[in-house]
Amino acid sequence: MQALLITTLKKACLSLFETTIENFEFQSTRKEFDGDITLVVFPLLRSIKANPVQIGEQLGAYLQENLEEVTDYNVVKGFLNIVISDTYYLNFFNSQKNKATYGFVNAPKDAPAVLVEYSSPNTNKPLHLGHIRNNLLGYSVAEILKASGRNVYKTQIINDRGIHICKSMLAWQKYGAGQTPESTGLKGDKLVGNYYVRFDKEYKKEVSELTAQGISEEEAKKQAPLLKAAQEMLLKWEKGDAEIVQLWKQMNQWVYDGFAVTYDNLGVDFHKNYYESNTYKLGKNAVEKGLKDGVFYQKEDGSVWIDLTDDGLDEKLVLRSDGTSVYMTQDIGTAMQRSEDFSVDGMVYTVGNEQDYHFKVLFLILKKLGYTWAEDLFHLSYGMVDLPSGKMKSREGTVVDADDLIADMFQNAKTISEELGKLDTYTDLQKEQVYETIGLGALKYYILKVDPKKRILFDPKESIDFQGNTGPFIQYTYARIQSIVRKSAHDQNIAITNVSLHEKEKEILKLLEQFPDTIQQAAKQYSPALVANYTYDLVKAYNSFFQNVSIFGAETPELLLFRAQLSQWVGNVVAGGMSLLGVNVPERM
RNA sequence: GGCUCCGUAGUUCAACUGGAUAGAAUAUCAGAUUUCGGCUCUGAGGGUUGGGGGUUCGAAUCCCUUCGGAGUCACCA
Repeated sequence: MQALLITTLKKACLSLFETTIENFEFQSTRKEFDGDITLVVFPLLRSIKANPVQIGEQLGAYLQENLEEVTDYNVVKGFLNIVISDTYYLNFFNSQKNKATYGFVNAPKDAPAVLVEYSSPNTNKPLHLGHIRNNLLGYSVAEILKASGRNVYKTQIINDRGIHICKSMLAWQKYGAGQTPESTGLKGDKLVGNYYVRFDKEYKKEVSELTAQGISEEEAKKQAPLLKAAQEMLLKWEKGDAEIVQLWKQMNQWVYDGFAVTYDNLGVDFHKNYYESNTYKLGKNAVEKGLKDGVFYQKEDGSVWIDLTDDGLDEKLVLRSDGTSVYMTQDIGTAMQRSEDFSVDGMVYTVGNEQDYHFKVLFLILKKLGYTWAEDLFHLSYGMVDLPSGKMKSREGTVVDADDLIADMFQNAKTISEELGKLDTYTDLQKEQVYETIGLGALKYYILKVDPKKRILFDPKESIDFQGNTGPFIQYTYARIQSIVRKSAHDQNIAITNVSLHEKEKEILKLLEQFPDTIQQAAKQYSPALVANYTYDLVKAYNSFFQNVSIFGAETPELLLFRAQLSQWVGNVVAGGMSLLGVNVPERM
């Protein structure tokens, strides 16, 4: 509708005021006023010198005269409220209702490609609640970008090297007695995580023994034999010691197998994995080249730096004096590698906000190195997840394990659903699937509906509420719509020509019209929250409609048909919106 | 201390990126129905957008200042 109004308004401004205006600002009309869409007149004052009310009146009259879709208008202060005819919405309804993926744009072959990185775990412990937020955000943003018409590749970088891995390996060697996932029945990542914890425990014991002997705590932390052994192991690993590398490979494989289960339960996937052990040396060439080109400079000790003080940042090290690479070096290399592998035009990094500064610097460096794709990099930064009980700390054991949480949500969904008892016709297996859908949906929706930048206070009990702005409530509405669709058994292909729209129906149609726009905007802002809130608004509008009019008590057959078709379309769009969040919707619940 | 982010009903979140009287949900309270105080429906109260100043037709949104919270300032990743 807006597009049509804009072209007409341009003509109006030309003929009435002899001015060319490109941008018009619209919003949907507030409930208390008459109208469907509102033009804000104030911004026009910059080009047209006149009273805003008069401008509104003139434009309104012009629109009504020249567009049959505009049946009426009124002006309040600087706001021109425009009334759109039922016919317009009915035509819109008939032309779009059968599009199964309404609002989704298929990427053309030459569409821009984006790479989305998320998850990026360490291989010494299982995934936790923080990873869950990361995974859900990354996955959802990837889906949204895809739906907006871009080619999308999903990836993770696995931090598989370093002293932390050696700690787990060492503890396994010393205390493991040859345990394997098979011999213990434990998930591989859990088993390895246990040895990481075990290391920390034994290490602390050693430190306190040393301090009891009169050695300062600071010194004891450095001197503890376990730590020295771990450092030694890291050196051996870097030299390629066969035995160590073999152990490293095996334990990492256990972890990957464990992660695979968690990712599968979460419903996320990747096109390609990058391993830090493969990429950590990659950036060095780029740095050396950049050094020649004068992007970087070298100090007497041989270390290489970049001076970003002109950009309001600090000086930053990019290569150690011994020539080895740091975090930044590696990220430069990885970025280059990826742009080659996928020939992408941009990348999205899903990483917590404690690394805001790192990415600011990284992006700046890549730009200075002259890569065209460096213009379209985005750090999808997100806040921490807190619990009602306080902050999560891995060492104090207050971390919420991802698998445990998923199992918990599943159990909660089961308990609540059984009380409602609406699945009596389902087999046990089907029921289990529905509980899983609800439990996971609750978790995903709860986390994705809030602005990524903000910290989340995660309350497992509240998230699974069946009322209000929650995943299960939306799923419930969807299931109810499916029940209506089944009962009405209507023909979707019959066009509706002669019904007068109920106020609530018009409201729904207006929302439906905005769905494609919402996807585009969400893609632009990398914001799953936008999609979540839109979907909830639609569900709310539908429920309100449902309470105000009786679908099966319609006066005419055509009205009944219309309401059934409308219900079905709303169901499709709700399912579409939820799929962008990675949330499944059940046929019954 | 420097820099970055956050601060909105009791609570969890919105507010179309500068637009109309800041909206939902939830909790609370009051009615209706229900002899179950639990389910459902109707309605109400609840706000100086942390405080103060500025910019303009117009500010939760932009600028300055101040308070509170978090993060970051490694030849760690």
